[in-house]
Amino acid sequence: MHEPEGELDELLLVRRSKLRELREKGIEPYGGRYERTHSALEIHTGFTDLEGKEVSIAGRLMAKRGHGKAAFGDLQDFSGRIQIHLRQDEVGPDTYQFFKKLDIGDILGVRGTVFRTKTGEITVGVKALTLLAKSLRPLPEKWHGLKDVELRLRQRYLDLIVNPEVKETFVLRSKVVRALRRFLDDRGFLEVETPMMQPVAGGAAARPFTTYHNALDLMLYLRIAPELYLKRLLVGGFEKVYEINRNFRNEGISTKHNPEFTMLEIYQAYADYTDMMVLTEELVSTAAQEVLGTLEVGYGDTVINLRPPWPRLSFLETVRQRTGIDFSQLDAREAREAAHRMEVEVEQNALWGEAVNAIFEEAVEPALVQPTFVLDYPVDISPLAKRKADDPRLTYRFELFIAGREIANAFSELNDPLDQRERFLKQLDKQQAGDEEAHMFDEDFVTALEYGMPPAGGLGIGVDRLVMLLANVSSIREVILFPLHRPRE
RNA sequence: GAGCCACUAGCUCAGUCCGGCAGAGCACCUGACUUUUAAUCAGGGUGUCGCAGGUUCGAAUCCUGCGUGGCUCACCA
Repeated sequence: MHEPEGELDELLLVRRSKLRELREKGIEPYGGRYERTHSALEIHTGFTDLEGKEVSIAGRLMAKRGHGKAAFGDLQDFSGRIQIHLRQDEVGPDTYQFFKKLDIGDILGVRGTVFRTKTGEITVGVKALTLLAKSLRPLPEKWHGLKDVELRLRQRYLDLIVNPEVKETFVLRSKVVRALRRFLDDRGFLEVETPMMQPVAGGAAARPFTTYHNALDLMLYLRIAPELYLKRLLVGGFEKVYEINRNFRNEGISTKHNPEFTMLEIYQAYADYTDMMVLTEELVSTAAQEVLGTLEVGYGDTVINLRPPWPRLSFLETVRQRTGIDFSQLDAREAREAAHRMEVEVEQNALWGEAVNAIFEEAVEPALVQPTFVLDYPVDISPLAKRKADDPRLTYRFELFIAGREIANAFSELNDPLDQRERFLKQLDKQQAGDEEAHMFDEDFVTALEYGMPPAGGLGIGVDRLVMLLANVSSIREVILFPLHRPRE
């Protein structure tokens, strides 16, 4: 035993002594396979057919109410809760005493007859009880549940046991992901898996995690994005691909950021960013309709209407409307000065696009509550997007904002290898100027482009943030089962 | 990284302003109770008051430092 019993809390000692008593009586407290015929929910919904019939159920004992020679309990399985009822004159004194000794938290198998009590509660009248797992620790309080955020994360299993809405959120997450996959599969997109460990961490501006492969004596990065590998697949002849998987970014933790998060990236050859806009509208609205059954989504105090089409605003135009400044008429220095006058912080040597973007994020983003596409981002902040034909300072790139938050990012992919090389070189300049988040130069990717990549539209959707929206929660922690936290001690 | 706030029983929380025996509910233990459902009734408090110092006759309470977490801001796709 790991810990000397002398140091255990009395509550824990009591349960361990019950465990010993059970073993002394020849009862194994940790059972094996148990044949179930129904879930708690199935008994509730199928009561009219099941009344008077025998069922087998299993779950965790969540409440006990003794009444002398009869007793009630609540059994909780994944589907919900069902009441059980025992009478000593029906199960006999041994089983009845056995039940009285059970603890809240124990996992039981129950065989019995479905009936309705005189107060109307659908109940299983117990004929036989099987202990499947003895619980040695008390559960959190039955009425208030587990509230302490730190404990909820450190012991998510307790959170899931006692806070039903938490379980609901993660079921919803699973349904959202399933809806996304089904939508894409139905349209002929192929799900692929590209490296999590990459010699060059490309596809985004972020600080990567590093790791090391012994046999190859090789430093590797955990990927910050799958983008450059998915585009290699376009070069290789895959025409419609997607990947739903984790990205890792070595950055701060907040209500909107977790170091590992889930990204959906989609690439479609011979398409462009206008196709990606339609795809985004259909993807998000289909997922919402399938999972929630509605396109009107309550989020905080507001109702978000996801019915397409969504407004498309030009990046520079939204900035002009909010600030009265037409940045297309300014150069980089003037743009930085404008930012400075608005008390928006920008780097001393910020590029034109970086300065405008700083203002955009400050003045425009939070106001984009209903779904809105913002189009044509500056090339300075879009090193992988195709340059606009009619304005070389801009790219065919859009972002989707909902509830003031970026949900999707997409572009007509840059497939000009020479332009791509120059963009990487610019990023290299930034890196040398001390920007730890500048894109890395990926020579092999440029080589791939040199063989020819078909024109393509690419789309990235932050799955966690999409789930946050549909689940109406304000923290990314509420949609990640085990978010990163500092371990104890 | 900065500011504010929190940390007291297994859980949810009072008590801290204004220093004076460590509290409640749930859970748990003992007993009663054959249709309850936050069951009820009678009895029982189970504790490193986050940690370490300091002030004081006396600190959960005041002061300092630290730790962990939350929120906001900053940073960041």
